[in-house]
Parts: sequence; structure tokens; C-alpha cells
Amino acid sequence: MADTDRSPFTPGRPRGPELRYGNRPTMKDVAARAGVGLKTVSRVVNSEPGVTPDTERRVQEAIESLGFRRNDSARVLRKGRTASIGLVLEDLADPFYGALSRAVEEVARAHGTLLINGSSAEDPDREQELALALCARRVDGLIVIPAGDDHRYLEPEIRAGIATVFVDRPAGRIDADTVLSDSFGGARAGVAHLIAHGHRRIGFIGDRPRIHTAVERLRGYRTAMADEGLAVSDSWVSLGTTAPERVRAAMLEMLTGPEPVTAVFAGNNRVTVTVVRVLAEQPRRVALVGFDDIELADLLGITVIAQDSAALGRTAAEQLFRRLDGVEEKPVRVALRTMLIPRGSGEIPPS
Amino acid sequence: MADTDRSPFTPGRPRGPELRYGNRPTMKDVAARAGVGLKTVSRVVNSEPGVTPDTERRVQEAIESLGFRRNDSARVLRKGRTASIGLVLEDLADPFYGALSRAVEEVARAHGTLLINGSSAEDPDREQELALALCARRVDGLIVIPAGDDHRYLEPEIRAGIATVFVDRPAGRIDADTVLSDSFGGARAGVAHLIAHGHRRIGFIGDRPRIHTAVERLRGYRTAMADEGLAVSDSWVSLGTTAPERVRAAMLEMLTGPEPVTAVFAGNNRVTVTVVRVLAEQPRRVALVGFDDIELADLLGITVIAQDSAALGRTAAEQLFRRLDGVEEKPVRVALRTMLIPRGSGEIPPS
DNA sequence: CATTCACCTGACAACGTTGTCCAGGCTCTA
DNA sequence: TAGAGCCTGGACAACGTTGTCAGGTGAATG
Repeated sequence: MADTDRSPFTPGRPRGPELRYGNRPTMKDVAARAGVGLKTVSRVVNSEPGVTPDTERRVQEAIESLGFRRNDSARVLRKGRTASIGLVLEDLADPFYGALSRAVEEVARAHGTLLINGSSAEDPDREQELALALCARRVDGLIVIPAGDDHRYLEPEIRAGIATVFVDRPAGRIDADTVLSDSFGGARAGVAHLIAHGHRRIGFIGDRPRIHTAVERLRGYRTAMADEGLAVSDSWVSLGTTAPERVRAAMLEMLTGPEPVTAVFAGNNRVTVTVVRVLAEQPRRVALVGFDDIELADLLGITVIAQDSAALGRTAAEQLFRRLDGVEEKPVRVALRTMLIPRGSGEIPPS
Repeated sequence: MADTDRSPFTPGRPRGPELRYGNRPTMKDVAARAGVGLKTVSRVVNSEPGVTPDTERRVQEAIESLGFRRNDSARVLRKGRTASIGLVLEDLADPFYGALSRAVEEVARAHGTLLINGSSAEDPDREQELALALCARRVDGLIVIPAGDDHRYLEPEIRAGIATVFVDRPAGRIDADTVLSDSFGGARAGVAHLIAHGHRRIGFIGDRPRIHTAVERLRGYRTAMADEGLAVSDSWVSLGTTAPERVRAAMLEMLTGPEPVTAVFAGNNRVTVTVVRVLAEQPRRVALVGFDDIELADLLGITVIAQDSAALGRTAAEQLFRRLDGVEEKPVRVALRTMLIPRGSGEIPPS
């Protein structure tokens, strides 16, 4: 036989996982060290009244010397509130969403709440996976920038009390609080601006038709054209991914087709960026108005329909906390104004 | 007396909080509904082997009909691992950090881990508050973009087993894994580039001297100048916040001082943006190289020292997971290369 | 037919915290 | 000096989950 019993497998005592948080001290350890009861430590940690200054000092010392930090998981389990909210967005690397997320974070912070955000990468399945993961963590509330168009999967969660606000795009097939920019009005104003500068053949390049804002902006485009009695050729309209190659191809086609456009309306910031690049290579000057403002657009002279992403985030977060504070009302739907900022590219005359 | 006893206050039965997650069903409820034991539900939820297909189906039905979702807080408490990591950065609205965060998120996702990130807003106290809050949530690991220069407050946490990696800037007063860009080498190369194009009076505008990268880039600047035997006038160097007003003032002073500069090196993306704006207003053409690439910089012809923020994030995250997988080695220090991208502004001759 | 064995299933404790309740010591008043 | 009332501190259960272990059933084997 090998050697003596090195693994004292005591059947009566169930063993936990190998390493628990690297064996961090618990309140029990602190209590033992300070020579007080468990609950007294809890009181000190939570600044509850009813502890003598002397006792408090002893406990504090024990906390310091052991490097104790309260385990919030246990706290959450007991208290039923996590003091955290979730944000599901499309892509944190997109400055538009970065600013939105940051605004939400600030509101959350003001409410003593932690923000957890994740990127859906425009994939509806991933959106769902992420949203449900956040629900499993029992976030108190959820802000969602939809990638998909069916959010019935959230119904049990909402019924179970997870406050939910949709932002930038409306929820699909459920009724919920929503905060949007006025995509329709913004696009309509932008296209009207181009028409006012003499354009008759105007192109539109937008995001995929599954995306609500893309559809709304297209509707704004069509309405503005119809307002002035202008016909729209199919070859002037392109909806699809915002991948540079596709946008580039669409743009080139509009420029070289049988009825070449003299102006373009770009459906969002990514489209605008690519369009600007393509137009820069063209000998002919083509007018451009883009949805969303872009950094340095002032220097490049790009006329845009600006939406305030920070305001979107802030408004959504405030509505969420209103719900968390117990306000009961029918789902609200807020639309934020957009602003046309003329910088040159939208004022180029037809050629 | 008012009315009959409407509030059956049963002293023997301690009552929990008013509403717990809006009274969500638990495994116990599912078990009761499906007519099975608690542990069997747990097995089904975790796809553990050893459950008859028939039993599994019954449990699944109960889960569906009750809208059950596992409470991850309880799970974490029991298992000791949260399957989440924390990222403390400066400002999510800055595209540089947005891209970095996104890269970390992708790596985390590949490891089945959730990312929680928060902005320190360049405030050391807030950085600490945030990092410790994440530790209290028992994240498995932590990635920190330092705002402060003293991270000894993390020592107990690291000892307790929270893997920690610093990125973009080194840790202060503790020894830990670090992933940086080669700020010194990048700045040196950028300034050398300007010198090679004939400039002798070159300005430097950087971030606050508390920021390590700012200091390193300044050192690169000074070294490049010294390499060519060029003296540096104090009036050419400005370190401070990246607030547009300050940068603007500094830039104007360099342009109008007794020894006006013919070129500038901008210490980071925010500085570059402001400098570009100021230079656009000047009659004289002034050369510019900026640290960090910027969207649309190609169209504006801005020469930059590009660092790959996504690679920074990815590398840091991979190192973190290496630690979480139990790799024990001395703290590593990785420096990623930077790349000079000439686009015009850096090739303007002195005037 | 008895026995072994594999496989399923469920009872129970434990994770670390907080809410409830009670005990004991103290002060203050009659 | 006794009684009432207040303040501090601690024992204990419970939050919802998972690891351990034992019981129970049915099939396969001798």
C-alpha cells in the first residue's frame, strides 16, 4: 500500500468548492477577531445605529487587519435588491452608444446603482441571451437597445418585476416604456433641407430594414420627397448592413446610374463616414446630409441631423428609476427632438 | 376599535423584505409544480446527467409555465465564482476606451464570462470606489485603466485571489500584470518624423503629469529632440487637462510666443482634436502629429501614431484569463508597438 | 430465485449576509 | 432599593442555490 491516509476524507463533513474567493474572511471571522457577535459586525459594516464607539472601533480594526470586504452576493440574496441595472446595446465601440452608455452610468451612479452593459453586436439571439443573463443576475432594471424585433421573451421577467425601458428603438410585440429620437422628423427635415437647396434626385442609404430607426428615416425621406411632389426612383434607395463595402457599392451605383443623384441622405453615423470617404474620391461635388453627429464633422463641413445620445440615455435611465421608485403608469413613449446642423455639405447646390 | 385583525402579525414567523424580486418562483416552486425533488430541478437547470427524459420534460414544463429563471446571486454564493470580470476605465464615451472595452468583452464572452465596466472619470477616488465595489461583487478578475497613481488599496483584494491586470497605464506602487502601448517609442518616432521633415521648433501638448502615458510621451519627445541635438524651450511644452479651452490656450501661446513653433506633437486623441480645430483657424500652415488614431483622420489628412486599443484590451483580457486559469508567474509587462501613419499633416514643411 | 449493480432521485447542509427577537446591563425615578 | 425603561449585543432563521450522500427501483447476472 502506498502511504498513510493523506486525504482525510471525513464523510460526515461535506466539503465545499476547492477555493472560495481565495478564502476571504467573512463577517464571522471579523466577529471572532474583534470578540463580538456576528450581527454587531453587520451593524458596523452597514453603519446601523446601536453600537458603542468603542465596539465599533474594535470591529473596524478587525476589518482592516483581515482585509475583510462584504460579500455582495450574499447581501443581494438576503435583501432581494441588487442595486444594479443592465444595459443591452449594440456596440460599445460605436461612439454613439458609448456616449449613451456613459449617460446612463451617470444617472445610475446618482442612484447608488451599478451599471452592467453588454453588446449584442446587432444579433437578436445575442441580445436575448444577454438580457436574460442580466435578469438571472437579478438586475433591478433593464435598458435595452433592441437588435431584434420580438421581445416577448422578456414578458416573464417584466411580470416578475424587472423594470424595463427601451431606448433608441421601440420594443417588438410588447408594450413598454420607450425613449426614441424623432427619426422620422429628423430625416424629413434633412431631406427637405436638400430639396430647399435645389436638389431633385436625392439618394438614401440606410441600415437594415429590420431596424426600426432605419425604416422611420426612410419614411421621413419618402415623405419629404412626396411633400414636394418629387418621385423616388428605386435605384436611389438602399437599405442593408452598414458594412463599408456595401455602403460604398450602393453609393457608387447611385452616382453612376441612369439617373445619378446630386445629393445623398445617410441613415446613420457609420453610413455617413463611408459616404464621406466615397464622395471625397469623386470629381463631382455631391451634397450630403447625415443622421447622427460625428466627431470632427465640423472640420469636414458635414451637415448633419444631430441627435443627443447622452440625452437619450439620461432620459431612459430616469424613466427606469421612476419605475423603480414605484411609479405606476401606462407605458410612456418619449421622442426627443433632433437638430439640423448646417456645415456645408448639405448646402452644396446640384451639379 | 377599528376593525378585525387585518394584519396577521405572526411573531413566530420572521418576515423577509416586502417584495423579493417581485416574488419570483424558485427551484422549490418548480419542484413542487413538477412533483419532483429540489435537486432534480437543479440538475435539469444545469444540464447535469442522470435525469430521465420524462422527468426532465416535466421539469421543463414547470419552468416554462412559472417563468422560472435561476437566481445567479444564490448560485454565486454557493459556487464561489461569479463568472464575471470588472473593467475600470476612464470614460466609456471616449472611442479609444469604447473599443478597448469592446475587445475585453469579446474575450470575456468567449470564456463564458460577463463584463461589468465603470468609468472613473479620471478621478482616483472614483476609480478606487468603483474597483472596490466590483471586488465586493466578487468579480473573478479585474482590469484597471488607472486614474490614480497608488493602487495599494487593491493589495488585500489581490491577495484574496482577485486576478488583476492593468492596461494602458501601469499600476502605482504595486507589482502587477501590465499591458501598455509603447508611448515613449511612439512619441519619439513621431517627433523624429517631424524633425526629419525639417522642423526645429516643435511643441508638445500632453495630458496631466499624473498620467503615466503623458509623462512617457513627453520623455519620447524630449529624447527625439535630444537625439538631434535640438534644445527645447519651456514655452513649447504644455502638460495639463485635455479640456479644449486649456489645449486651445496652450496651442495659441506656442504659435504666437517669441519662438513660435512650426510643428506640434499632440499627446492623445482629445488633444489632437482640439489642436486640429485651432490650426484650421490659422493662416500659417503648422505641422501636426498626434498620438492615437481618430475616426476620419484619413480624410482630414492627420498624421498619427496609432495604437491599437482593441489589441490592448484583448491582450489584457487574455492575460487575465491566463491568471484565472491558474497560471502562476511573475507579473508580466507587455508593451505593444505603435505605428506611424503619415497622412499629410506630419509632412508639412516648416514655414 | 437471490444478488449485484447501475442508475435515478431526493433529503440535507452549507455558502455569507441581514431581519427578528430576546437577554442582560445600565440608568433613572419613585 | 426596587421597578421601569432604554440601550447594546448576540442567537437564530432565512434568502435560493449546489455538493454530498443515501435510499430506492429495475435490470442483469450467477
